[in-house]
Order: sequence, then structure tokens, then C-alpha cells
Amino acid sequence: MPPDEPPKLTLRERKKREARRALAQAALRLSMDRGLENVRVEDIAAEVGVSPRTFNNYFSSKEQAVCSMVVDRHEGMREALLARPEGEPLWESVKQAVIEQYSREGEPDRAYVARIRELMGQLMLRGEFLNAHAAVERVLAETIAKRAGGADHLLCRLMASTVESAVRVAFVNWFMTEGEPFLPTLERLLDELAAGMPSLTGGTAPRPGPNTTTTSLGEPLC
Amino acid sequence: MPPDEPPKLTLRERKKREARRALAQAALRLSMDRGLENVRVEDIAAEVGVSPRTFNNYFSSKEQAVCSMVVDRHEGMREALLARPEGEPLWESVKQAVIEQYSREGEPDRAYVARIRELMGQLMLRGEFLNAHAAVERVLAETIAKRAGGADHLLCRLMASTVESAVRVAFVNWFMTEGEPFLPTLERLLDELAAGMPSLTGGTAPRPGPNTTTTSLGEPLC
DNA sequence: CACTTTTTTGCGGGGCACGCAAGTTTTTCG
DNA sequence: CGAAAAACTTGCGTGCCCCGCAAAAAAGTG
Repeated sequence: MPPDEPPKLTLRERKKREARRALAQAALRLSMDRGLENVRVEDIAAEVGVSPRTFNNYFSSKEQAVCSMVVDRHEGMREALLARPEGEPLWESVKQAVIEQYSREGEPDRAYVARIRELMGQLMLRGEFLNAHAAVERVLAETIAKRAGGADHLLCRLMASTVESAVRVAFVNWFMTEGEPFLPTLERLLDELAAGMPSLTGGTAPRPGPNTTTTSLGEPLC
Repeated sequence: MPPDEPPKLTLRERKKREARRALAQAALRLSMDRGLENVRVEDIAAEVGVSPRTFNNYFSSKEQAVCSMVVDRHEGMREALLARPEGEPLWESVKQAVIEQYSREGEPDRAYVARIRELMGQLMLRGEFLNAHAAVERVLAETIAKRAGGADHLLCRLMASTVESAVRVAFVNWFMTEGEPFLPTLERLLDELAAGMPSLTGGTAPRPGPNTTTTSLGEPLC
């Protein structure tokens, strides 16, 4: 068998990536177990066998570490989108690229649903999570622009932003409902997006209907 | 003239709101002047004439204080949307409600563009900013659901989320370009949304075109 | 004016993020 | 190879932040 990945990247680079990955994973694992508020930076560092100070050389907060898997996805996102066949309509390309990206990880682990729900309850974490999505959004916008051959820059940003919206909504739905699978939901939402959400716009009749609870602000669910 | 707002709310309530408002405003003002990193909680408290500890009774971080104006907008948002005429198509209602909301404040102050741009460079702040938008998004989704008479819950969330996307994209465009006015951009983006972004989808031809710079990640611009 | 409820404040603790200046490892190159 | 250069890690020290707690002050009540 071939000895291993022949180190194309300098040893240093490999070590760095590995350290980063390990830290991120440790941060996530510990947070799932005990809840983010019971995880000190010290713990994460210890888990990986590295000094606390080093943790901060890689991430500037534990929240950032936990969310780094989200942001790392932009890499594959760009490639997937650029790899779509030439003539394909833009929406279809984007839809397939995004779905492919989230298929590769398989349906998120059902066992952890409750934990994830608790995790996302943390306000600081949500901020970082949204930041991560914003990062993905930027490269997505750029890639769309490239793919669309110099289309209106603003519209590309809008499209990228709404696509990320769909992802987030599908994700929140996934971990809030216990039941519904992620990918089909995502696919449906992307289709709706592409069509301007006719299912909503269509059923215009504002029947009063039975009152739903007016859950006001504060910081309830995600 | 009538003596004043006849205190409908107990004196206590008024003081609380006033304190909160004052703190938020001070936080924003100071951040604009010196940049958020040079503003300690102590400074904000001092500006309002209150103990630092009290600041944290109102906000759990300075970032939150700075962004509180965003989240306070959900109040007016709900009212505006529910006040739209009955038969009006949903998209039109939402569009008008949102635009109305942002008209009431007038075009954001042109003089501060550069400052705002710097402000938004702060990563922590962006997280909180996005959190604030997420809060608005929640009540918007709920209001849309009510207005649409029990339509698909998920789609309502999607619509709310994409609308907020449009707002953010328009806003970022505003403070990144120096030039273009906010409201017309917003209006255009909302129209595009309602139509599934045909301007993009239409021009499918993927001409290679001259390469644009592949600005990769890190944490470049907003 | 007593009495209750709510808010403010000081204090103290636990933690986090980061600059800096050694140490240590990897890379480069003569 | 072996030494200088470059890059990464680590410990230490600093400043700041967030929050729990309990006492003091303020606002509401009769």
C-alpha cells in the first residue's frame, strides 16, 4: 500500500492544520457533553495536550472554535459550485452545490439533537455561528459572481445571503423539531427561494384564523 | 400645550427605559468616536452617570448595547406589517412595512459612513449585529405567519430570513460604497427577492470574463 | 410615615484575550 | 551535515469583562 499521503504540504502546515482541527473538535465535543458554559479554554487545550495560550493562537474565542466547522465549509462550497456543468441554470447549480456540500456529512447525528438545541441557546455562540455563516456567504457570493459571469454584484450577494438563510432555517427546523430530516427540507426551501416563495404569496387570503401565541422578544428560541 | 406625556407608565418604568436608551446611545456615540476597542464599559457608564455594574444590569456586553437599536426595531416592524390593508398581496405588504420602518429614520447619516465601516470591522460586534437581526427575524416571521393566516410555518421563517438578508445586504452596500443611497437599493432587492432573482437567473451564460481577485477567507470586509 | 418592591451599587471572584519575550521546532542554505 | 533564519509554542503578566451576592437607596403603597 502507498506509505501515506505524500506530504505535499510542508510538515509545518500539516501540523498546524491538525492542531486546529483537533482544537475545534475538542471544543465541540466538550461543549456537547457539558454545555459551553462549563468548558474553559483551559479544558480544550488540555484535551489536545497543548498550552492554553496556544489555543488563542488558533482561535480568539471558544465560540469561534466550536463554529469553525461551519466556516471551513466554504472551501468545498466554492469547488462544488465551480464544478457544475457549464450550461446549467444558475439556481440549479447553486442548489446542487449546496446540497452536495451538506450530503457529504450525512444527516446530522440524530442522537445529539437535544444537545445541539441547548448549545444554540447560548447567545454568544449564536453570534459566532452567524458570523461563520456570514463568512461562507461572502465566498459564496464571490463564486456566484464568477460563475454568473460578471452579473450584478449586489444581486450575487443577495442570492448568497438568501441561500444561507435557507440553510439556517432548515437547520434550525431540524434541531427544533426532533423529527424532520434536514436535506429534503433544505431542498424544498431552495426551490421556494428560486420561485419567489409562491406558496406563500399565492395563498394570500388573510383569514383571521385561530390566534397563535404572540411570543414577544427577549431571547426565546433560535 | 399639554404639560407633557402624562405618565401612563409608572415613574419607574420611564426611568428604566430612559436609562436603557441613554446607555445604548452613549455606547454607540463613544464607539463612533474612538472605535469600540477603545471604549470600556466604565466609560459608557460614566457618560450616563451610572455605575459600571448597572450597565450590566441592562446589557450583558457593550456590543449588545451598541446593537440594541437594531433589535428595538422589531416593535415598529410588527405594527407596520399588521397595519397594511387587508387584500394587499403579501410581498407588497412586507415590502412596504419594511421600507416604512427604515424611512422613519431617514437616510442613515452620510457623515459617519467611514466610522460605521470601521465599527463593523469588529468581529464581536458583527456577531451581535447578526444576533440582533435574528431577533427581528423571529418576530417578523411570526407576524408574517399571522398575516398570512396560518401558512406554512417554515416558509414564513424563510421569508422573514430572506427579507432580513435583503436589509443587511442593502446596508452593507450602503456603508461600503460611500455613494449609493440605502432605500432605493433595499426596495430593488426586495423586488428581486419576490421574483426569485430573475435578473441573475436570466443571464445564465457563464462567460469566463476577466478574473476577479479570489479574496479568500480570514476576516476581510463585511 | 412605616412597609414592600424594585433598582442601584460596591465588592469579589472566575475567566478570557492578548502582548511580550524567551524557549523550541522546522526550514533553508552554504 | 550543521548553523543561521523563520515559524510556532509557552509562561507570565496585564487589563478588562461578566456576573453573583448582599447592602443601600429609590419608588410605589396605604
